[in-house]
Order: sequence, then C-alpha cells, then structure tokens
Amino acid sequence: MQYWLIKSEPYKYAWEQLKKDGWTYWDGVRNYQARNFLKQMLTGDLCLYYHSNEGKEVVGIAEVIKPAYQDPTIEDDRWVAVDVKPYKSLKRNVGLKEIKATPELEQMVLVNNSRLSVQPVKPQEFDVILKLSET
DNA sequence: GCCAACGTTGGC
DNA sequence: GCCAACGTTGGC
Repeated sequence: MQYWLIKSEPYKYAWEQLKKDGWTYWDGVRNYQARNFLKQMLTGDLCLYYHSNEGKEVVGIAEVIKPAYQDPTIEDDRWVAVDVKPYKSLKRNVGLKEIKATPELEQMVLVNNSRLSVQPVKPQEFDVILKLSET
C-alpha cells in the first residue's frame, strides 16, 4: 500500500466535483516523472488531494480504484490514467503554509518540487497531515 | 500579474 | 549530445 499526492487546480477539477461525480479518471498527466508514479499506483492506494493555485491546500483523500491504463483522452500510448474515487474529506483542510511550517513535512516533494503533479508521500508524512487535519 | 523553476523542443 | 529558446506550472 502506497501513499500519493495528486494535484488539481480547483477550477479544472475540484474535490467537490469528484465527490459529486463519485469517481473520475485521473487523466491529462503529460509529464514523464508524474506518469511514472501514476504507473506505480495500485488499487487501494490512497492519494492526498491537493488544490494548487487556488486554495493551495490538501482537501481530501482519494482512493485508487483502477491502476494505470492508456489515457483515453489522447491517442498517444505514452500517457496513462488511473481511476480514483473519494475516500474521505478532511475535517479541516491542510494548507501549504502549514505543511511548510511543519518540520516533519519539510522533506515532502510538494515542498521541494512544487511543480510535480503526481508525487509519492511517505506513510509518516501521510499520518502527520491526517493528524493536522484533525486538530 | 510576476517570475522562478522546471521541462521540452529544435537547431547546430 | 549540447544548449538556447520557449512554454508551463504554481507560489507569491
């Protein structure tokens, strides 16, 4: 079981939208590094759902329900998509500022490579963020 | 809106 | 294979 963080700009596809839809395919990744992480996702893996640009906060947790397959939105077999559904909402959103201010999280990819749209999260980091969201 | 960081493209 | 030019992302 692996933990991840996936980013979306709220105006493109917000967490609320995912909850409304029930599930979605996570497509449109056009970056090799991010793609490689997508390919490693397995059913049941949990993803922190992060709103970039607007919000700049973790707003929920999504669960992978189908591992990587050819991205249906492009005719180019280099790119893949996965299916995700909402796992649960956070009691309280955890902002980037807060993440940066938390020593246990300063190694997060989000902090050091903010442009990567799909990234791995260590179990400890996942726990810390969950804890933050409950305070 | 600006700009730094990063990725990609294409000429050589 | 190098690197300059360009485009995009995302924090501020």
